Amino acid sequence: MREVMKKKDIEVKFRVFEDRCRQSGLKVTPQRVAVYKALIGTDLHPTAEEVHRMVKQDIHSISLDTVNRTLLTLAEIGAAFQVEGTGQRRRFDGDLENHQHFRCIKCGKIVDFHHKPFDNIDIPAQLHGQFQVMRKTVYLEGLCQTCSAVSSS
Amino acid sequence: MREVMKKKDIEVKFRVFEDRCRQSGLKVTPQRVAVYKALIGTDLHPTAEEVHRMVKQDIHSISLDTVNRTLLTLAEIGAAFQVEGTGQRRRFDGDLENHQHFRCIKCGKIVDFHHKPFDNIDIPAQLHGQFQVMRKTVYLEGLCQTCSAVSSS
DNA sequence: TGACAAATAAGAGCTAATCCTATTTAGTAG
DNA sequence: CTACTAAATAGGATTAGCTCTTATTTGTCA
Ligand SMILES: [Mn+2]
Ligand SMILES: [Mn+2]
Ligand SMILES: [Zn+2]
Ligand SMILES: [Zn+2]
Repeated sequence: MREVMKKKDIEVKFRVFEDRCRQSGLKVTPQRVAVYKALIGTDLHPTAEEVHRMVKQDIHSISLDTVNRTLLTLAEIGAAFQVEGTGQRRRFDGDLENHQHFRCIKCGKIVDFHHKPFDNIDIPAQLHGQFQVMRKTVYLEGLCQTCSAVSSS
Repeated sequence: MREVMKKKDIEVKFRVFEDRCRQSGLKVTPQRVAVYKALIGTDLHPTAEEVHRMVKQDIHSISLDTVNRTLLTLAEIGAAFQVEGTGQRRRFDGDLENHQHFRCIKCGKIVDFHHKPFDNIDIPAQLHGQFQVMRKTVYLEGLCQTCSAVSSS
């Protein structure tokens, strides 16, 4: 899904991110940047704890609370989002490109895929005026190849 | 969304439910029936705690653990399911008819709607063989009318 | 009716997330 | 560059939503 990112792309991402922070009146702290960097550097849709583990390598003293808070803040300002699903721990995604998710109900793995027709499904007319739709998601659940093989054996 | 249910329909539902239990080797206990009854009697997509509160009116001594366990069991045997979303508390749905959900990100309300074209979206070819898709969901998020009015004022 | 596996109640335990508060820091004005 | 202030953070305490454990009860079936 995610191609290797060029240095230029990363620079652009960071400029966009800092703009977003300033626009929202948020300080650009090392912690915030580190969390953002960790999140856009993976497609594993990590939990707060997993992000915390990653970020600790850069900022040894960063607290889990800060990571949690920052991830929610990123979602608020539109620099990331929470992955939909029925799981128990919140999982985050820093990939703002149009894409969809498949989640394995056994191992919990979340896999990106992109099916263009899913990008702009039209909201049924009956909802217009009733709701202000801000996010549309097509979401698949089932068994991944590994788990499927195990359970059928 | 949900029409008033006729007595006959309810009888049928219960017969189907008991069949499902027997088929899965599950006992038909008063607790199990009460939880099921509470769940199909609402379209509010309640949490375990909310179901517990409802069921307590019938079975005063029922424990929250039993409700939790039962709701998960119902989902396992296909008599109910967990609602998709990014919220923190699990929410359940006893309506097995094809339908979709809108969730208000402010007040957490989950509203049913039904848009036929969403019922059988086709799985992209790239996923065939890779995943065993067991559930396909179209899920909308945003602000409900009430919350939208409040935040724009 | 009796035997037994399954289910339950009650409470302990666990863990993700949130709250609290003293300290630090980014942004800014002088 | 320096001083100020509101925002952010670290670390520990707390909360909340489950999940587990165990003794007791109860459907189910022979
Ligand atoms: Mn993704
Ligand atoms: Mn529903
Ligand atoms: Zn899997
Ligand atoms: Zn609302």
